[in-house]
Amino acid sequence: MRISALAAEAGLPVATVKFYLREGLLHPGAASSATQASYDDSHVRRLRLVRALTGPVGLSVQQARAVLQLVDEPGDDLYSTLGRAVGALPPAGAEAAGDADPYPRARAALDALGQVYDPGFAAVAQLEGALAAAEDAGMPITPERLARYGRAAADLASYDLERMPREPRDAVEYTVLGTALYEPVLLALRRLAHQDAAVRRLGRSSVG
Amino acid sequence: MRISALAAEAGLPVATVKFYLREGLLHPGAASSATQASYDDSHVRRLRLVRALTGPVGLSVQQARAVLQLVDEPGDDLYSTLGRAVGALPPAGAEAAGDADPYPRARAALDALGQVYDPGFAAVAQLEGALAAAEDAGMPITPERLARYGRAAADLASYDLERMPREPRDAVEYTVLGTALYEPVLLALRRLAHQDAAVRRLGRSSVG
DNA sequence: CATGATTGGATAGTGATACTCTCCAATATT
DNA sequence: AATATTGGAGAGTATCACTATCCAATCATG
Repeated sequence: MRISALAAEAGLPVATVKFYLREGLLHPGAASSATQASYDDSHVRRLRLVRALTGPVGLSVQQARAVLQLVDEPGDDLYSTLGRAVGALPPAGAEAAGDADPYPRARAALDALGQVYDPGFAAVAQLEGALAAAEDAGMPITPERLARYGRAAADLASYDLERMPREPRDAVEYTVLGTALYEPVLLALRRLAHQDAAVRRLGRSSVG
Repeated sequence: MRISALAAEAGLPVATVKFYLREGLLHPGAASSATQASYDDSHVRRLRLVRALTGPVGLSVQQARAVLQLVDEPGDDLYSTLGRAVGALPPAGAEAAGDADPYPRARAALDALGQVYDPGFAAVAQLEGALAAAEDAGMPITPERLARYGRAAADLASYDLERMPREPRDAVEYTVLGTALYEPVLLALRRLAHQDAAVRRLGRSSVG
């Protein structure tokens, strides 16, 4: 399969496929001569994955590369690989400013939820940023709501964890892609559930 | 309060404040002369809100403007205003291609969850796109997982709905900002819950 | 084997986005 | 009166994700 066939298969312009090759998102084909390389199914699958990550998931090319690298070569330390993998996903967390208690809101939240607080984990910074943003916007999250959201998140996490593959390589792929790909699903479901609840509660006619 | 004081208060360059004025994200100050206008607390609050939306929430200036307009002047049809408001938030949904069953995955998912299916609602397209992306990437969502996620989303929605203000204007603000600002919180909590569950299940030492 | 198409590779260009800078004459401040 | 600041408009900048153009080296075809 030459590059034009690959591009056609993936529904992308050849120029874009070349771009992904250059950017290291797609592994090179097997070079058969100075001006020829052959591509296979693995390239088609990879392109689909790249499009999924850069499209609906909303990763930048840089972020997608970081994620794919971790999936391709997970370290032998599963915990830190998972941490780095999730850290590679947006949104970026707030920078830790001072050294003393850099993430006060996140720490308080996790304490209240009875969860481990590890300031080195990227999602802590994300949580801090999200809580601060809600405060700044004048809609702080009440402890009660936080508890509710936290419980829901823990339920889902426990479900997901039970289904995590044993093999480290597969575990990283499962976690990274599961995080990246299922988050938009969860958000869409939450929005639709709001919609559904609104219809049921208010009645379509009474508000429309 | 002149523009430089406002900028200082919000921690932004004057040029950026001018930019937001030009873009219609910030309402003009009260003009006291040809080259002077005075700004007040409402401008400070608005700037905070703008930064929250364009920062952690990740909206573009265009999207933020759309959201703010809806908050500022909600229509008299609450249902459709809420629909439009949520539609103004990213991610953008997939375009409805054919006319027959444009969102098959989303329809099936909502049927399975026993929820209303309204193809006009933006989140349906988002769900379709998210489900398709997961499939494309080779990690389709199982019906079981979908049910689990859907139940969690419904729980949260029901909680949120119970707390929705009665007054339409406040309801729109609550819903739009709640959607935009609380989503990042939920995602961060889910990631942290994964982390926490991993530590508890695997034990930090056994994987690190 | 001649000839036109395609390839990998490199460089440059494009359009969108979110600021950021510069300028200006008209005030404000001192 | 001298200096600083303002609102407003226009242009400039940096980044991003492609997209287009070139080129010499093959390939495919008659």
